[in-house]
Amino acid sequence: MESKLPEKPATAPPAGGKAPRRRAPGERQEAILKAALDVFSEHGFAAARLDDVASRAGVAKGTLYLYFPDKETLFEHMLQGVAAPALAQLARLASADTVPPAAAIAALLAFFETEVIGTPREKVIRLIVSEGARFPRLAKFYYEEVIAKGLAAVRTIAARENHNNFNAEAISRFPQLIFAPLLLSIVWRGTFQQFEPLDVSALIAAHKEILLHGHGERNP
Amino acid sequence: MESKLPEKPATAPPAGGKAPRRRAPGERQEAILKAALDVFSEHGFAAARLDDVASRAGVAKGTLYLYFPDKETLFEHMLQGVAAPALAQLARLASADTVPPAAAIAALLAFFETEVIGTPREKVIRLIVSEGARFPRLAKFYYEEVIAKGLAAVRTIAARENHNNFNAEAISRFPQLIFAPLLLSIVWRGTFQQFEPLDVSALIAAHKEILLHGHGERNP
Amino acid sequence: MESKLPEKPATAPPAGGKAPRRRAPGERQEAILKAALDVFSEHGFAAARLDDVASRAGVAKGTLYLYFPDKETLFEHMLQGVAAPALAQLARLASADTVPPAAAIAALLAFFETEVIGTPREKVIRLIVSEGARFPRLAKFYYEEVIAKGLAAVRTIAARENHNNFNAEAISRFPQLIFAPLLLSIVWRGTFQQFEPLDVSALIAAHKEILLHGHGERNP
Amino acid sequence: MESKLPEKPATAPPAGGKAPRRRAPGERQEAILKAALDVFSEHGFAAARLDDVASRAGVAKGTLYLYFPDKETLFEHMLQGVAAPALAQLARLASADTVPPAAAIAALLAFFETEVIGTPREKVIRLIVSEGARFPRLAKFYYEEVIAKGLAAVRTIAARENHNNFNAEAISRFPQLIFAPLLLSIVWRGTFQQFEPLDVSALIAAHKEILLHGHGERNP
DNA sequence: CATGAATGAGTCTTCATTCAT
DNA sequence: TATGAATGAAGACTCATTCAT
Repeated sequence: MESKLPEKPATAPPAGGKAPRRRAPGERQEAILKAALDVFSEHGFAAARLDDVASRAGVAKGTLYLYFPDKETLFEHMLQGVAAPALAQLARLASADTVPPAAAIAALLAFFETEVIGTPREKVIRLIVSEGARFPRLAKFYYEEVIAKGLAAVRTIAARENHNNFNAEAISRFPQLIFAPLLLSIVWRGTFQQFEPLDVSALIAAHKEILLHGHGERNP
Repeated sequence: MESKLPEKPATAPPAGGKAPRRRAPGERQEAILKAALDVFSEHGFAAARLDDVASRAGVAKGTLYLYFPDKETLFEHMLQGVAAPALAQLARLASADTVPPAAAIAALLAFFETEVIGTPREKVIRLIVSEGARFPRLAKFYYEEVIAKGLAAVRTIAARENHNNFNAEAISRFPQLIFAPLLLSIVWRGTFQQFEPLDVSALIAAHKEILLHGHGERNP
Repeated sequence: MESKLPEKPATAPPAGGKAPRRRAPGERQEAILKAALDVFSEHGFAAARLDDVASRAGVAKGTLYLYFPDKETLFEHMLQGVAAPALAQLARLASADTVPPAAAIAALLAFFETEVIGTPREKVIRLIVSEGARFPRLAKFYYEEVIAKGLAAVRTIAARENHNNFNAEAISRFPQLIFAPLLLSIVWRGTFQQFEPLDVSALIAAHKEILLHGHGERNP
Repeated sequence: MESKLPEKPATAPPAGGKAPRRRAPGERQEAILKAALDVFSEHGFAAARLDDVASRAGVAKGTLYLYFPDKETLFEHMLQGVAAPALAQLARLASADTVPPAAAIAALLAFFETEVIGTPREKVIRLIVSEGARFPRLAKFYYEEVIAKGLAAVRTIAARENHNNFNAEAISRFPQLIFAPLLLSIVWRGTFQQFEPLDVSALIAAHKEILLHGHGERNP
């Protein structure tokens, strides 16, 4: 599992900051992508400067072009790269046939809480939300690889619900409703956090309460 | 005695104003703001060109600067201008003391469905979501004038709930949960609509079902 | 004599700053020229804004064009206007046949000290020095109307010198040498005054001492 | 697995660098400064176009910004750069203790005649005179590094004068008087040269005659 | 005569992209 | 591979000039 990128690559950098340490192949690409995520997140696609990406990645500007043909491609590949590793997990969450539906939903929300909020993936989602409209290929990729799969997973879960522990039928029609508070959390944290901090954990708990209206357990 | 200098050898004038169509006062400002909303929505703040705003508003580039000192100010004023008219209505929705809470919530959602989706306000919210992080003044304005008031309104409504028709307590703690599907609708329509159109009406209906879990009436 | 323009025209302005007081004909032109001198002096020709000239003159921008066809012409006419009144005096100084040469030179220097330094004429000269190269018509006007006449006056004076109270022959060949310290004073005051104030009076006195090398009286 | 986005539909690249002729390091900076002096001299700071500077230097417009952050800084650095080399010589002229004062003054004037008039330094001085008032940092630099040192040098020379070959006392109080005709020469050549050419050599000779009033030798 | 809103050419500055080294 | 100096198209903003009122 590749998430939780360490702040610095494992190999300790030499003392002098200028020493042109030889890096493992792929390490540079990694550094570039990480820097790109930071810079694009901070300024948005159009206002981000490749100069900044390069210097934050510790490479020369021209080096970027050895890995990516242009700014747009760097942006899109970067956003794919971060998404890919999460997809497997997401799929696994949905496919556990034996887990009771309520618990499966809870697991989904917990996954979001721990594996998205506060991680690079949060920034990625924010960028999709901000820039997706201007990058149809990117939006398509996310729609197909993440969104559609996520929605399908929820539908699968809901389909297993035979009683009415929660409103499975409504959820089945609009699995988006499961994710809406998660999206809201990300947007809030990017926009209003400084005016009113949001306790995502508690919000998700409240979300579960409403979804399961007392039939499920309270979150710990 | 005003001794005459030899005549200046007539050089072509560097610039000059052509006859402008005089319009009603305020009409131009209106046109500029409308054009700005369109252009900023389409490209985002950084990538929007004031040239485009001007030509779409039917004015010269310089004219923009008669109304707004710079791009940023135009952007912020535009986004505040569109918000203002909605605030009164929002306030009214919350203050109707006699309306049953469930109906008040329903009215709020209906308001959103008819007065936001498909109107300029939808674009405005999308821009707040996309650019808010880079415009703290703007985010603050929206937080204080729109968000905080909206949340307070919901809390007021929830406080009137004495039975447990819906999970008033959870809503009271996180009124955001009422709005989350609305935010999702806006984001979805801006990003994934072309891949999977979203029936906002039906989504809101499902949202209500979950919120009221059968205690309220189904929407028609 | 028209120099020493009062800061405000004699007629007291009405209380409200906005009242469109009717002015004497020519008064507006006067105001514009005065404002132009200030603004051009402060910023130089290219960087001066006609907007500033207009507002400082208390007229609308378009009004400038009722009096002058363009910026350049305003500039040149303004610089002529201020020069003209001084020319008569300058001529008088030179033509007093009975005055001893040394005294005539002293009178010339005194004239400069009192009628140029600290008056609008100082600014005018500074503008000629700064911008003359870019305004050949202006330079020509000044050369013919002011410089040539001034030099001729000095030559006339020097020609009356029969003894050798001062080096009349050198002065006759280069009357500019009489004026050089005056030019220096103006340039200095415009450029270095804030770092080392220049006592123009004393400098002129020293200049006289050197010119007359002890044969003339010391200035008081 | 790095899932491939569909190929970006190749749009024309917005810009791109053509093969530059690699030159010796510093050569470009040199060329820019030289071009800047020409262009600023010709038009003054405000009216000078960086486009012209660039093309006269044989570089692209953007290249200017690799060397100087903005127009103003280019202007100031340029004017300081040209001054620096002359300062050493100036200092040497003043420190020759054995040279008789009259000869030292003569050497100073000769230096000006050959090392300033007709050289880039003449343009520099003209720019200081024209623009100094608008560039206090620049004026301060010139005052401290050139003017003050020049005046001090003359004072040092004058202090060595024990007889009264020339009016050492007046010169000591106002060393500016030594330089005034030099300033006048520069201003004249920039402004009136086309109407009446000035023989700077002869003017300086006359200046010396007056300063030394016959006690010194005539210039060759 | 006077106004000042409107115009649009012109200029500084930025930054994605290229390529000689 | 890697570099970073160089390029030049593009865009924000200014301001002399015009003209409907």
